[in-house]
Amino acid sequence: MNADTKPSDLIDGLRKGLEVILAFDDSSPQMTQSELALRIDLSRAAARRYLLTLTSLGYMATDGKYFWLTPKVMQLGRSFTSSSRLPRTIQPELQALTERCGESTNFAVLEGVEAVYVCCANANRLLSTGIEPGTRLPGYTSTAGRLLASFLDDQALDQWINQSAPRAHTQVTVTDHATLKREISKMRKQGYGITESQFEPGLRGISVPLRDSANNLIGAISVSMAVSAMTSSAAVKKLVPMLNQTAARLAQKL
Amino acid sequence: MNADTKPSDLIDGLRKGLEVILAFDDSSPQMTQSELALRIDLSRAAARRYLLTLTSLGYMATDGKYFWLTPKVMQLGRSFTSSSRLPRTIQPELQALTERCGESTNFAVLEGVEAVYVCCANANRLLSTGIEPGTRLPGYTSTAGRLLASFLDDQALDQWINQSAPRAHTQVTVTDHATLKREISKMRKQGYGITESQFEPGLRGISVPLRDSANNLIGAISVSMAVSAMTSSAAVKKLVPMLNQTAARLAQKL
DNA sequence: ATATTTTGTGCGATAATCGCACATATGTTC
DNA sequence: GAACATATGTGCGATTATCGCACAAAATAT
Repeated sequence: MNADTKPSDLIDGLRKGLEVILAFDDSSPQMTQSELALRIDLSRAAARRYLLTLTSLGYMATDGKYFWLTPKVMQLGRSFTSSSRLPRTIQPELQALTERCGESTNFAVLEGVEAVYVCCANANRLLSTGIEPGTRLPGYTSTAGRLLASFLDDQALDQWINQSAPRAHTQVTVTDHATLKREISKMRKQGYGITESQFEPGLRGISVPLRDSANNLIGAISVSMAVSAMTSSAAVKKLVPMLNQTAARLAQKL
Repeated sequence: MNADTKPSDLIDGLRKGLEVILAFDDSSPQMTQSELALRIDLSRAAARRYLLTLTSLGYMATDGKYFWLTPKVMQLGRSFTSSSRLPRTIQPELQALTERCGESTNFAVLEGVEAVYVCCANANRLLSTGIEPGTRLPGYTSTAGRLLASFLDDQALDQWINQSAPRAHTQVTVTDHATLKREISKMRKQGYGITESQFEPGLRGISVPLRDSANNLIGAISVSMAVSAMTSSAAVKKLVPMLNQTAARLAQKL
């Protein structure tokens, strides 16, 4: 929560309501009012009111006891995609790239210490990246996140790494601050990033920066693939030029 | 708004806050607090509070005057996709189908008189469907919407058509109630639906029902394509079996 | 430099939202 | 089927969240 805003300028009913929506996930696809109250620390009466409000507005449905989200909540996420030129411009280019290279591609931005995936074009592969629009990953475990962090100045990068509090997600996740910093700095020098098995075993990410026509850094576009698909040097040789070509085409449109 | 719920059970701050998010779109990608107040009938002070709240929570950003949505709002839509087995099960099958048939595919459900697209696997085509997860179209202009409406009983279908208040989107949109009912009823009989240029000129949709293993109607899966790609009879011949095959595979998983 | 428009903010008022307690309904156990 | 436990519905009074206003300050337009 941004500490700058005065509490009297904040609408707590909205904050709680959004927290209710976010409380539903694959471990709790449906909840009773009592379960929700326990999960997000609301009174049962308050939980009931938020659930009834969301149901009344069409964002949830109920059988009288359990509540679950409806597809209408996707409308909220779509407010972002329909209000922003970026996803609408980038998505077709990523789909074309996915078709040319045969691997899943995506576009991510950095939000604090998290990499947020805004666009995805998934290839039909057995190994699924699990990345879809809206996905957020710890930036230090994401090639895109690291590449984008590489553009921070030295002090800001140190702070970013500290704030990330790196911990292992796989047996080879880099958690040592100095090693992480070195690997991130190397990405900036070479103009692209590559990581393997940092968030999920067997998954490789290759990223290049995406800039607009004024040369402002917009985010990163990436390929996500199985490490078994080809060696990392073959992957770099094949995919970095293709990513750069897509980035150049997009730079003219943005 | 559902009329069943008592006003005292509703949280108006949440309703207004969600309305604020939905106010941003491609015609208003960013707004000042005064513009928002005019757009959704809030006082300027209230508009300011909602914008500051959403900014504080990370869903919006500001340059001090204008406000715009951030990718974080996609998180809200993701609560639906991560809390529901349906999209996670259906999406990979649609991607495989898109790759096999070379056209965009999608999964839609009916919400009232609207068709809501929950999953999409878009092919790399010049003619883009513009359909993405969360898209809502008037059901009567959508092949999926019509096919799903065809399972309503006779009286409910009449009511559905009346509530839809059909109006022309293209030069050939069916708006006559009797004609629409006849075309919808035909879809049920033949077990699939096909329409052309009902919402957008030059776009053909072919849909089949999707059922779960208990034979409950879940929604419809569809191909969307350019009418110029092939004749409608060739499209039916090629695509209906492929859609039915995917529906059958999914029926075993759902 | 001036006029106009927009925004920031403190304030008192109102009503939205709160949590509680009790009645009712539902589910579980014997 | 009865007893018990758990969950839900609801009315209520209390609290405070949210309201809109008015004025000052800042930004923008001329």
